[in-house]
Amino acid sequence: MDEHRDITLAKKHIYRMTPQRKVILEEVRKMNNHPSADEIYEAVRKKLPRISLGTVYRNLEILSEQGEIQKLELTDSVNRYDWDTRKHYHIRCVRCGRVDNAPIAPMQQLENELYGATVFTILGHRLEFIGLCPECSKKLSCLKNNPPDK
Amino acid sequence: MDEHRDITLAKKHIYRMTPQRKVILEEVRKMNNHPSADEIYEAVRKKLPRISLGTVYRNLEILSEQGEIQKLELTDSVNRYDWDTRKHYHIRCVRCGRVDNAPIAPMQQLENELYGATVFTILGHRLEFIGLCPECSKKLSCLKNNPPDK
DNA sequence: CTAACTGCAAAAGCTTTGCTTTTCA
DNA sequence: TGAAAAGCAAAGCTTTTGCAGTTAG
Repeated sequence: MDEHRDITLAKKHIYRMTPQRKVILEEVRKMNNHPSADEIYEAVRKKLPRISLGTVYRNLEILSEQGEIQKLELTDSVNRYDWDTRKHYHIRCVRCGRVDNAPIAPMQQLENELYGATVFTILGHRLEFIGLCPECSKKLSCLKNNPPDK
Repeated sequence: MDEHRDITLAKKHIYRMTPQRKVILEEVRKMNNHPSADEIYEAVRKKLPRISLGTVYRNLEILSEQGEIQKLELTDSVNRYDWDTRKHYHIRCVRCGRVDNAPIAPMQQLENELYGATVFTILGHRLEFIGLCPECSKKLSCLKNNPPDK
């Protein structure tokens, strides 16, 4: 996607509401697990078996642009999407990739600390916590007690 | 890369110092611009024209593992590498991708705020500032004053 | 000697794009 | 009726991997 679109000219689109877009939005709104495009594709496919992955990508992009959903660009290899468009942070399991909301309020003031100290114009920040989900914690402590003979 | 390696078993390697590894490390240490693997490849190629990109990737991985360099996993499409292995944050230009250090001290205490409020075991956090570098700022303000006829 | 490493090329994984046809407004 | 969007397939980009030959220690 053209990441600079809104900054440069913001070509105005007249968006249409297609059945595909509608179902994609509905499905994302049902999912609390910060799904990837592929997971959304699989969910939507149950309703619209003929939809293509490309259409899902295009619509997720448009829906984020419209502010209907939020595209999460975490330090993961895949992008995830969130029905909750409010600013909030996330915590990601380093082992299985599970993403939860981080129970901590956004800190806009972090950006102020840079003011005057950098030549950049600050536009925002991203904060992501890394950790282990309970399931993976458990698995790892088992491993530690019974190391695979190697 | 196996992101879990250090967590699970950490198979012990006896690393060797090859000419390739040596040059890669030297080159990274010369670069202050948080280079991507490909940029490092291009720099190293001037010294070792026959080196392959795969070798560069493998060595960057090993060097990070050894703590000789730091792999930066920013919210970018490419990974970047840093000779400076100390904990520090970065600021990235949303338009051209330039990465600078962020003049702000690491805040370990952020993680404490989550303690007890999440089911995750916190291992760390990543903070990245998003902005516009001076060059891109300039270009954009020009654009605003002289919008491309469209 | 031999496990670590290299170069090369192919493959993998996620995302974007080109093209033709369909469809919403 | 015309721009937006869909479906399909191909391509793009970064990173990883398999393999056969090479090399550091």
